[in-house]
Amino acid sequence: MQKTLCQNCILQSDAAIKLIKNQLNELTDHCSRVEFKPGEIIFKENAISTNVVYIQRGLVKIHTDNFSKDRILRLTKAPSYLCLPGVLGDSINRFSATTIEPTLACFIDIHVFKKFILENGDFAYQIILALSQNEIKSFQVSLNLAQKQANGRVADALLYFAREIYNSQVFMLPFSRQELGDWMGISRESVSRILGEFHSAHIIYQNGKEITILNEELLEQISQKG
DNA sequence: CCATTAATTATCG
DNA sequence: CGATAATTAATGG
Repeated sequence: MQKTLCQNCILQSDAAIKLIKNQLNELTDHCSRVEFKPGEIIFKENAISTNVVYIQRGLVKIHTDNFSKDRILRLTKAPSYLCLPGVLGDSINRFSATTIEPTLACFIDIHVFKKFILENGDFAYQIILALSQNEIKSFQVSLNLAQKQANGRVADALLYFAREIYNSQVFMLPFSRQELGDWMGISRESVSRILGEFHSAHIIYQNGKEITILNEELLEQISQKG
């Protein structure tokens, strides 16, 4: 295991920055980091987890195939922590995590992590903050899915990639149409059809997985109207 | 309005 | 070239 690792990458995490020096050393001793290629599984649902996973760099999807179809619950962009709800509760992962871009992940021993929460209020506060934000986002996602129709959901997905992930009107979709459908809760055929319609209406330019947003304002309207 | 089915076409390895 | 993904059209809930 590499030493002095955690001190070096610490700036990326609001929570870890609150750790004091000897806690950082302890973190280094109980943490390993792993490179993932796109499409690799970080962990699977129903597995017992003894780690908290910290995503240092990359993009990950949280999904479940508990139902007959795969459902993508959310994407999470570095930096962020995974597994917290499971690991702090019954230690069983409720969901799977799979990378969709090259990802660097740190596996942190759960006992050390719990100790930090008990010892260090600033650290604990940062973790609670992150969990709270996640919960609010989950509510928003639920509401959107409940109220919007398919073209609104696809518009949402495109705006999400453009704004939250790539900060660009031009980007390569990291998803197949199937995955987009799994994410927004619609069929892959509908995704194809709606992207085709957006293309014809010159709202986007589409060439395979290459997407250019031509009329963000209109996309926004479609997203709002549902 | 959209899922499903089915048939066709494009793309990947 | 065979397998997989994407597109398109038709049908029905």
